[in-house]
Formats: sequence, C-alpha cells, structure tokens
Amino acid sequence: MQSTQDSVKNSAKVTIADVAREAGVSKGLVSFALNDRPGVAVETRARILKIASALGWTPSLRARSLSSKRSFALGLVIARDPEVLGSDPFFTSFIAGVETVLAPEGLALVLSVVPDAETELQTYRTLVTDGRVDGVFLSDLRIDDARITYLAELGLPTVTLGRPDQPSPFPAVSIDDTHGIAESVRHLAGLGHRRIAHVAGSPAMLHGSRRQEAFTGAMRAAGLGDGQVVETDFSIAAGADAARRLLSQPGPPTAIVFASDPMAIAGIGVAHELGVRVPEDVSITGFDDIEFARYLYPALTTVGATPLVWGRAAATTLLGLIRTGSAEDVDLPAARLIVRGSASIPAPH
Amino acid sequence: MQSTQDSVKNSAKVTIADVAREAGVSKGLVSFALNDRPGVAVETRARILKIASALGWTPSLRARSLSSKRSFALGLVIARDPEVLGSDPFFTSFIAGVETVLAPEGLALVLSVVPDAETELQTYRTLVTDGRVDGVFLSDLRIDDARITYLAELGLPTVTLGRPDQPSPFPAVSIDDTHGIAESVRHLAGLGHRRIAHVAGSPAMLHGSRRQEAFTGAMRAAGLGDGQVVETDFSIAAGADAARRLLSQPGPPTAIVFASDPMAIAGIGVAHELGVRVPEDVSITGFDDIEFARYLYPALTTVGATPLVWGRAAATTLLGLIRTGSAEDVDLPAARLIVRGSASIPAPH
DNA sequence: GTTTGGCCCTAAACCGGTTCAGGCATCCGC
DNA sequence: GCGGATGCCTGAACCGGTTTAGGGCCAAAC
Repeated sequence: MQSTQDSVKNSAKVTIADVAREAGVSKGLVSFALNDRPGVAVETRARILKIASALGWTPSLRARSLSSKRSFALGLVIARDPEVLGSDPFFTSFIAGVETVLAPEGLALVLSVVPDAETELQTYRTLVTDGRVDGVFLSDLRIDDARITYLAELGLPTVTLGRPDQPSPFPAVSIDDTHGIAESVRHLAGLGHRRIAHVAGSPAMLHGSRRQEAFTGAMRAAGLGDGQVVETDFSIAAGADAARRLLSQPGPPTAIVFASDPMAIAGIGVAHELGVRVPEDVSITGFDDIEFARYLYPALTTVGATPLVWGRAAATTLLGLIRTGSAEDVDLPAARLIVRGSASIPAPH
Repeated sequence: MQSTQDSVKNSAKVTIADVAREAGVSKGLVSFALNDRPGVAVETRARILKIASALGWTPSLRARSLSSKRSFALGLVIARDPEVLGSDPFFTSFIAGVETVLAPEGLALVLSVVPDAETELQTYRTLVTDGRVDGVFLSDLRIDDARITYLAELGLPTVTLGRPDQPSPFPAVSIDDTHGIAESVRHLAGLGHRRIAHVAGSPAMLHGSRRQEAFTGAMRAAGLGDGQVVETDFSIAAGADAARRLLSQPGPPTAIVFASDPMAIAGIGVAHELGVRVPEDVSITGFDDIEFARYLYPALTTVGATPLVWGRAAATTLLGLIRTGSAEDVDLPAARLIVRGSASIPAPH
C-alpha cells in the first residue's frame, strides 16, 4: 500500500471536542455555534466556525442521530411483485426527483422493495423501531388504504402520493390524472370514435379507480354511454389479455383507452398479432408517457405524467412536514394528453 | 386522538439498562449476552434473553451505530440521466434481489440517483464521511473506471457488478453476457443471415464493449467478417437513430443484434416506420429480456438477464466481504438466448 | 498451602454529539 | 445604590449501546 493515498483513512476523525479545545471554549458552546443557536457572541461564533473548518471538522451523523433522535433519512417502501415493478419506470424517475432535494440537505433515501402488502407494514414498523428514517413517502394508494392509519399510529411523518379517499392526517402531493383521461376520451370522440373501451388498472388502486371513473364520466359527457371497461391489475400480461378480449369480440371497439403505457404497448402488440391495424382499425391511447412511447410504431398517444417533478414536490413537502410539523397539500399541474400516431380517425365500417 | 392506538408511541423505549436492572446484572453483561459473546454463564444468558424479550427490548440502531462504528446499511449509487434511467428496468429488479438478503438481516439499502459521474464520486465521499453505509455496489462499470481506485482509497468495501478491466481489490459478481451475444449471432447465422449488424452500447461501458467484442468475435467465427457495428450511448433515442441509419443505407443488413432491449424495441419501431417488416425483411434480437419483450409484436428474441438473481448474489457477497474482510468472485450462469418471433429466416433477395 | 489460570461478572470509560441548569458579568431601570 | 434582567459561557448529564480493565471466586497445578 502506497503512502500518499489515504487522506481519508488516516486522518483521525476530528470531533467537536477538538474544536472546543482549540478554540478554548466548551463542547456545548461549539455545538451551539455550529447549529447557529442564540446565546453565542458573534465573534466567538465566527472564531469557532473558522477553527472548525480549519480543522476539517465534519459532524458525525451517528452521534447526532443518537442524541437528537433523528436519522437524516427519508424512506420509500415499494410493495410490488418485482416482475411487475421492473417494467414501471415511474419510481426511478420519481426517486431522481426526490434526490434533487435530499442531496443538498445531506439527507439520504432508504429504499425498500417488498413482495407484498403484509411485509410492507412490517417494513414500516421496522423502519420506525430502528429509527431508520424521519419520514416516508406513501405511494400506490389503495382504496380504503390500511397503511394510512397504520402509519398514523406509528407516528411516522408521511406524505401521500395522491389524495386518499379517506380522512388522512398527512399532506397529499397529487397530480390530477382525471383530466388526462377525459382529454383522451374527448380526443377520440372528436376523431369520430363511438365505441371506445377502457382497459382499466386495478380497481383496488386509487389511481386505477380514479382513471376508470374519469373514463365513464367523460364518455357520458360525450353522450357515448358508459363505454366498455375491462379491469386489470395493471400488469402487462393483464393488459394484453384485456386487449385480446376486447378485440376478439363481435363489434369490437374502434378505440381503446389504456390506464397505463405498459398495458397500451402490450395492447398494440396484441392488435398486431390479431391482424388488427393500429391506428387504422383501432386507435390506442396510454397513460404515463414512458420513454418507449415515443419510439414505438405507431408512436403512442398518451397522457404525460411527470414523476420527476412529483418526486421533487413530495420531498419538499415531506421535509417541510418534518421540520415544521405541518404541511399543505400540493396539487401538481394536471397531466396532459400528448398526441402522437396511435390514435386517428376510425375506419368507415 | 383515541387512546387505544399508540402501543408504539407511548411505550417509552426500553433500553439495555432496563434489562440490566431487571436481571440484576450490569449493562455490559447484558450487551455480552445479547451479542452472544463468550464469558457469560449459560443460565445467566438465558435469563437475560428472557427478560429482554419479556420487556420487549429492541436494540437502538443509532446507539449501536455510534459505538460500533457501523451503519447497518448498504449503498447503491446510480449515475445516469434520469430520462435514460427511467426506461431501464434493471435496477428495480436488482434492488428487489438485494432486498431479499438485506431485509432478514435487518439491513437497509441507501439509494442515490445522481445526474453525472462527478457528483457520483462526491456522493461516495459523503456516504463514507457520514458513515452512512458499510459498503456499496458498483454498477455500470466503465472502461478504466476511476471509481474503483477512488473507492479503494476511501476504504469503502465494494462489490463490482461485473469484472473490471483493471486490477481491482474488490470481489466481482459477474454474469457472462458474451455467451448470449454469441448465441444470438449463431442463431441468426443458422437461420441463413449473412449481413448481420450490431447496434452496440456505449464503448465506454464495460458491458457495452464486451458485447461488441463478443459480436465481432462470433461473426468472425461464423465466417461472416466483422459485421457492421454502430456505437451508441445505450439510450433509446440513439438506438432508434442507429437502426434508422442501418436500414436506410444501400444493402441494409438482414439482421440486427441490439445490445439492449430498449434499443431493440426502438429498432422495431423504426423498421415499421420505414416500411421494413420484422422479421420478414429484417430480423432483430435484443438483450435483457425486459418484461415488454414478450408482449411486443413480433415478440422479441433476446438474451435473458437475471437482475434479481444478480442482486441477491451481489448482496450476499458484499455482506461476506464486510463481515469476514474478504470474498470470492462469483460467476453467475451465463445469459442465454430466448428465441421468440422477431428473428426468422431472411427473405430471399 | 500457595500459585496460576479461567470463568463470570462489575464498573467505568467511550463513541460524538445535544441539551439543560446554573454561574458570572454587564447593563438597565428605579 | 440596588434588584433584576440579559447575554455569554461552563460543566455535566444524556442518548443507548460497546468495550476494556480489573475484581472475586473456584479448581487445577506445583
């Protein structure tokens, strides 16, 4: 091992006591100065700060955690079948957004991926008994979501991604997807489609049921009845099955609104397989605007979500909640329809 | 606020001192008993453990961190443009695999997503000065990767995902992708293809350059020359561009081996757009076997990677390294070709 | 019978911060 | 001139574990 390298390894960690000794003051005063709390003379504070930086002092996160009972980390628990998760690009972008606000604050993100809802609760419990995080993001909201009361009982500061359907003590950071679905339906209706179907997500998931409601609402508003709806679990396989069912029946729809891009992509695949042309024979729209959407053929008409922005807003809100004890709900700009090639005028029958 | 709820919030944390008092022994002995270290009479140990569990004692991660100078967490830093990252399902599956070994051990995963390589190094430094993690996974290995020596200097236990092209002090957990690429080429050659092109990943990335070498190697072995190669940065956009270039030129290839599924999917889109039929006019293979692959039309012939297994193996190895101070390299089973519909016999010219 | 050594255990220091009670000046108002 | 408020600072306790020096006690060795 060479000798030049280890500026880090060899430098015995300089502590607050070293700074105090050097400055000729007590440990306590150094702590006060470093956290700029009142009760320290300005020039003393300046001197302490100067010495601290000269000595290369760095706070010990561990010591600070122990005495202040904070962990300087936020948590995200994702409960999904890994197989399904893999194809959903939401979280990586979301996390990148979260990171943009955490990193400058010196906070870390603790991520858990668990297989099912039960271990998810267990994970939250471990997170708080271990004091691993100061707060969490709650995603994939479900109807009548048990996690909300559970987290409330645990006393864990939480921000929900989306507005729950039940009374919640937590701030919600939401994006309105209703609007995007309605826009999709209007777009298709405007192109002349009458038989429009919806491949919905899971009705147990809040965004699944909301989008489905938005669909039927928009259909009625357009005077097109309720529209045919097939419920799924948001998986690609289920999306493909739903598309197959819809397109194989007599009098198939001329347009299908999918509740997610992955399902829509599977839908396009099924259409091709069945010899149904997109968009000539069936128009297709998606939801999310994942990167693939633009590169398919035909390019997917879809609703643009903004997970990065969402992550940033959620992190900001959660931080505010933790620091001040309360935070306002945040409503992000509604997701908008992005028109590409997968939806067009229906073929004359 | 109701009164029944807060079993957690109200229970004043029981500490090791409480257990000691109850058992009529010293704090130190309790600590010894709980970590089963020698020097405690068997019946005393049993009594202490019994009392600890009766009192509902739970170790304080924070206190333990401070005194033992460990953090009971592992780190993963991902440096990518979030846009590119979003479409790559590798990490979510990988993380799920990691989690299967961390969770039972009571360890957490700290995840950072950073925009570029420079902040990545910075992040590693922060991770160690903060004592945030006990070790890290190093992914997306690059040619002559500066991070390896940097991490070595930081003294941070590391496992590399793949075998570096330079001397490395760290154990490597690798999967041979060479084999899958070679299999793809042989498969295509066996179908009768002569003009086979490769849309490579970034030559600066280890897996990019390895796959490219594997391609040319296999081409030569099949007596088909070097084959045309277009280098990209692994992004979907670059994959689409490459495909466009290849298919628009005079005497286009009859088969294209893509270095990743996302690029292959974009390639299929481009082919459709250009009126080139897949697989009749051009055969296409990918790499990764992302979930989409199976649901496209035609379904993608691709090489199956196993990020979940990889994550599990990497976590096990990193844990071993941290605990014992050394660990062996691990070679995962080679990725195999999965034959689906996107490659077939070339059209007679 | 003393020494040696092992076993079981205690007391106290330690990790590196935060926090709180209180001491000492200095300044104010009356 | 004096009581009280204010500003700056110290010392020590505290967070909840780990670790080490050493003290009895008992059995085996000499």
